[in-house]
Amino acid sequence: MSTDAATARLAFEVVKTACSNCNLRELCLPIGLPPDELRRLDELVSTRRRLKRGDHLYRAGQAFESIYAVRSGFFKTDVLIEDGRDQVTGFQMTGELLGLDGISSEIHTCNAIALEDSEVCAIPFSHLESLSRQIHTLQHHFHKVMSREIVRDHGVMMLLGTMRAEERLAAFLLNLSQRFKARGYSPAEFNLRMSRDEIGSYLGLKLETVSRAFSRFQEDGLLAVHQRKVRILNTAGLRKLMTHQRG
Amino acid sequence: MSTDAATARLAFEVVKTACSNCNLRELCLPIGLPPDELRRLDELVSTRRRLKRGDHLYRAGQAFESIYAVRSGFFKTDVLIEDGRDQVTGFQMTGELLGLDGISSEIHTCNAIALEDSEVCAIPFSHLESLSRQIHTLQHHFHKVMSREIVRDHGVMMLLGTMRAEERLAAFLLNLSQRFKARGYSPAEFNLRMSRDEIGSYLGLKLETVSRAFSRFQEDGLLAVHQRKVRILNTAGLRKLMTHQRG
DNA sequence: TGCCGCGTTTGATCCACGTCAACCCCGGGC
DNA sequence: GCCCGGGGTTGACGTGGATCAAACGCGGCA
Repeated sequence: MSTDAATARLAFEVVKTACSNCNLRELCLPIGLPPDELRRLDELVSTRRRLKRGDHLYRAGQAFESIYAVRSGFFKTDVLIEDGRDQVTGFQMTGELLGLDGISSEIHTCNAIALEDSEVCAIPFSHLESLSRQIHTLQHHFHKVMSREIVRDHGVMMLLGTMRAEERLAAFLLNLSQRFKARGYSPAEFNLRMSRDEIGSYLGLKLETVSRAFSRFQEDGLLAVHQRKVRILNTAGLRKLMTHQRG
Repeated sequence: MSTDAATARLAFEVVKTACSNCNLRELCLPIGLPPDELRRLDELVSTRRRLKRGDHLYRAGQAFESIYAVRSGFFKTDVLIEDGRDQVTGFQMTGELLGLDGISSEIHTCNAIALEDSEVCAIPFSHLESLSRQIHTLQHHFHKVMSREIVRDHGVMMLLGTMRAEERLAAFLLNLSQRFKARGYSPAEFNLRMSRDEIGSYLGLKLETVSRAFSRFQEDGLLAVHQRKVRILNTAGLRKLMTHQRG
């Protein structure tokens, strides 16, 4: 028999990598799986990976093998084209999946970068496919996750195509707020993990414009902003600004 | 024994709805499937549907049941929000899939409208899921198709977020050109199925701006345009315009 | 403690695209 | 043939956000 300490550490490791015990199971891939199927998911997550702020989880051009679930921390994804232009395509927080874009060509098409010290679960994709051939619920859920990503992208296209600067920022902040809320954090007060420049890149604006919009919101009493700390003072006002401006 | 005429008609109908005999099988879902698996796909397509120009294939808010493969014709999808704004999120041509956005919530999130008389194959989604649990290649291919849609959307986000009007139109035309080419049509000469307004909506521009960009391209000898008929005279020039402008 | 550097704010000016409006073109109906 | 209507083009003008530039504040480091 092994020592207590070794047993304890082993148990601890197992617990740590098991979906069935993960406190994100209501946010992440396993959402809604019955306990017996959930336990089968435990074999899915092969490795955890820790990243420091600024580290790349993967880079555009690398071979695609796994998708990643954010276990803690905060990420951005961005694409860049030859001529030097780049754009942030998304920000990912706890429980969200990274790497879905790599499935199509088996090569990652964007960069994923940690905006703070983070931890992810790597899910080998072939493994996920074979397990989802066995577990109907998992298969269906995975399809929903991919579809939700498409719907989200359509929302961003809408934002970029039809909204003006302040509407975009309002939409962005309300979206963040709601995602923090879903994770049990305050929807009204949070720290932005990204720079004005990164927000601007995501919203199709220059950093100066983002900064001005923040100032304007503050003047109008919608927000209290101190650097990256944001407090929403008037959610309804933001929502109205987002939807109701111009015909 | 039935009459020759009846037999012939029956055979004809079967041929018409079978993926294994469809001349789109290299573009559509069955791409790359070996013949024996391809034959199993024939049971997948339950119904064909014909649409006239202007008809809705589905509307935002309707229950999601099937995805659709364009068999012939041309579609647009658009989303609209309360305040009246709307945006075209995509144009779909032969062999492309419609309805993937509905999987996430089991409700269609956009409208799909035929831009010319068209025909689609309806693929009941639960059916597709069960078959793709049996046919690995199909499963994998379907995942690739969804992923490609995500990558495409990222491209559009890039376009909307970082490109100026003429760059956007150039990118749009080159994309159309390449898709026509992939279907065996001329990449240099084609008819636009959509109005200037619809192009503008897709590209995040007003119709006047689209029109002016067309005129400019014509002045510069890149294009010959007569109403909706477009002939590309200088592909390299368009490509250069798309990528190389501003730092 | 003071200096340095980077992210941010703020101001002044510019310009690409939106807006508004007139006109044209082409096809369909009478 | 004529008229009518909708899509498209073109022009004049306005404006939101980009660009350029300066200054600020905070954190890190000597």
